[in-house]
Amino acid sequence: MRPLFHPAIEDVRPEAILHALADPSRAAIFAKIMQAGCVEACSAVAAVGDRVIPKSSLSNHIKVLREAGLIRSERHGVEVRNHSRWIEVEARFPGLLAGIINAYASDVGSDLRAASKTVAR
Amino acid sequence: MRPLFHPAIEDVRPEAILHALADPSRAAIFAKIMQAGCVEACSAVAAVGDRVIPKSSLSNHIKVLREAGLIRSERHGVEVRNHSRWIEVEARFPGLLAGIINAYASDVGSDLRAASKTVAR
DNA sequence: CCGTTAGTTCCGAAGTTCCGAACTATGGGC
DNA sequence: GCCCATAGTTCGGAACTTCGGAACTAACGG
Repeated sequence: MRPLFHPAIEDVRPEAILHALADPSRAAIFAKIMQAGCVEACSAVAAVGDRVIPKSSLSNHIKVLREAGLIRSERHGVEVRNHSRWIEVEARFPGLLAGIINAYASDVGSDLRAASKTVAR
Repeated sequence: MRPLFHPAIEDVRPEAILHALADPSRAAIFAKIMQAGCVEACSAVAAVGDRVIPKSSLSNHIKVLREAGLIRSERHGVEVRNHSRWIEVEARFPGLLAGIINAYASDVGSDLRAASKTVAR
């Protein structure tokens, strides 16, 4: 199976990050991965709120997050483990992720309320 | 002519802001409007770097920024004056715009280097 | 091996974006 | 008042993106 592609941190583009996180499901998935430190399996993340994301869409969301440089995915046997590249991204674009996560968190009805606690301000 | 629609600040959604600014031309337009305080005419903003944006695309970009809640547009005779809603947006989503503008500014080759000076850190 | 679980790929339908051309609105000159 | 120029908007089609079901592949357990 083809190895998973990850951009080097210096190749990460702000527009890719914004595009990736402009989708609330994707932002929620990213927030979950971030909070967990290391979420085992994409499927651990398959539900956003009360809505279940179909496998193929989920696979695609994860790919978008990965190629934007937001997460790192490793195959572990039959599953893929995802963890956030928060520290690297924060070093490259200080305040960007915190601003975004907090914006979603302060937005009523969002699934990201919990994530904002992870983001020191 | 139909009046221009502006969302109330409490109706502004983070995903709309991210989507609007995920496009580098739109981010550059927003940055220009922000720096100028009040840019007269859309056309004052018609070139991004060395690339000229066609009128119809520009009109659309301005509309996206307006409906995301990032700018306010007023018709003044034959032209439209745009100014940024920075202060309102900053109050609602603290750190969001600064994070985004700085991310673009620190990205080599971006047209937003100048804008970051406007953003206190 | 075969079954099961986890994820990826394929592909068609639906939606979005881009931009040229045609249009509309406003103000200035005569 | 009428015409022109200027500034933006709308329309429409081609190109691109997104979504999700079905079929596929990969790895492990028995």
